[in-house]
Amino acid sequence: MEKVEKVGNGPNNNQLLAALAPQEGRDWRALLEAVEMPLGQVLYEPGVTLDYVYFPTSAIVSLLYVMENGASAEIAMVGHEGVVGVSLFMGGDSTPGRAVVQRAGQGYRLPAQVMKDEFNRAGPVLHLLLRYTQALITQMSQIAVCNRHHSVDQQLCRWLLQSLDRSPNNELMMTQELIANMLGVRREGVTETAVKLQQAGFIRYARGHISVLNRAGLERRTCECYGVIKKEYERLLPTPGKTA
Amino acid sequence: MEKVEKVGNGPNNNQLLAALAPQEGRDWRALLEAVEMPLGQVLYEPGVTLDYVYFPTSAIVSLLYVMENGASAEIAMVGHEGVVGVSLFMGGDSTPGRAVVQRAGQGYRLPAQVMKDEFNRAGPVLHLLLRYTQALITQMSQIAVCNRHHSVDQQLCRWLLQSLDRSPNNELMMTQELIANMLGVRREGVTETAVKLQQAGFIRYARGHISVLNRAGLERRTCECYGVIKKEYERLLPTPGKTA
DNA sequence: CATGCTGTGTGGGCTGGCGCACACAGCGCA
DNA sequence: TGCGCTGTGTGCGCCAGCCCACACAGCATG
Repeated sequence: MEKVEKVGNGPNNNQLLAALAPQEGRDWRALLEAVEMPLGQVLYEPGVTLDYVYFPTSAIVSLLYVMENGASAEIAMVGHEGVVGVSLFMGGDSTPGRAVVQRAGQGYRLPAQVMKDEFNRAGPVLHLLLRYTQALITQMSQIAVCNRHHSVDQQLCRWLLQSLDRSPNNELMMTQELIANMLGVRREGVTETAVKLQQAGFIRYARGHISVLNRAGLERRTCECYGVIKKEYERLLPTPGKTA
Repeated sequence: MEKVEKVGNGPNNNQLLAALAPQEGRDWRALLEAVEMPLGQVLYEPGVTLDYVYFPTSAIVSLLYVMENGASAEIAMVGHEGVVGVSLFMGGDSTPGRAVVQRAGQGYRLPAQVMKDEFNRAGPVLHLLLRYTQALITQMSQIAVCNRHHSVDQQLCRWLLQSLDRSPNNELMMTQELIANMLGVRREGVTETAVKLQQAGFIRYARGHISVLNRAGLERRTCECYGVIKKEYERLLPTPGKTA
């Protein structure tokens, strides 16, 4: 039984699953199914009832809202620290939002009914998932004010850092177009900031491939929002290793 | 035992309390304490553990985040349809946000431990509160994208409508300064839009006193966000009367 | 090696919202 | 009656970010 490794892909590489590992009783964990999560995969659509909840390990998922005119914005990011599909156990079964795989990778999924049943046993699973949900709420709230008050520069740095925290290495495979959709800004705006960051030597950029060279630089450049979110995740969730 | 009245102030004028009325078992409802909630009262501060949860009846509470530089933004509004202090039963005990009474009025409060105990019995109280929390999440998410994409005009209309839905009448006691803080915009921006709305005959404005004369007009002028939020509240929560 | 396609850099004009400054109108209070 | 405070109206310069248009550079594919 290997310990939690940063680059592994066992169930324990998802922090929620890892924290729930030493469970006795009926073994719902045996029903976890390893899945590939390709870039762009849609895990759920507005108003559609969820069939599974997803526990990413190396994948990253964006929760985003798409407006009538096609404009969109990410309201939260979920990686190996969390779970996609909280509306299932919250009782709504669906949300007006959408969940899209933003970084290809692996994860685990659990059938909706299994998740609900285990949640309703009102044990550690329920309490951990609720704490995670509160962390998610904090992320959404902070992103809401960030959208209101901070520059594209700051937000891009925040976004890169949040992605980095959920990645096994310093490489991100993302086109600027995609990033712009996540942030809800123009592609050109992302380009301009990316150029600045590259000139500053913080990142290297080449056709959809970003290498982060100077993480501290990004942290100096971003707004307080990144830190607030990170700190709240650390406060609310067990962190065997690092979180975000 | 009077039925739910729009302008009353019994516990049943809070929709959550009303929905939980026909409970047998130990009577936690007897521990509800009626409270006056004056304008500007701070129900909780960032990082401070909550002592009570609040169920507004005629009061309205804003959940807002204040940034280091003093800029602020409302991330959700809570009135007679909800409860202030979800972080308590979610397990975090505090949040990085702040809760401020935006419209003076009445409400009920329940000691933190009583709330937790009842929640942890994993009965209807838990399920209803979680559904409410999901509705709150939707509100936050939608406001996040609204902050990103919509004009001050649209957002002011949304805000007025949301406030109206939580008010016993068509009157709002709010200075433009206050509204600006809630929306996270300039006071002058609010003035400009308010003038337009007054010229259109939708509202009347006088030194901190707003009368809404044409609700449908506001609805035509606002963005889709208002409707999305309202619909989701109706879907997730029992609505004996009207909600928002 | 030509043809396209996708992704990135750049420039120009426009506008919503910001910051600042100030005028003025109600209203309480002496 | 006048003083002062709070709340509202308005004007002006500024700038971040928008929309549009286009140039060009990798890379794949035939």
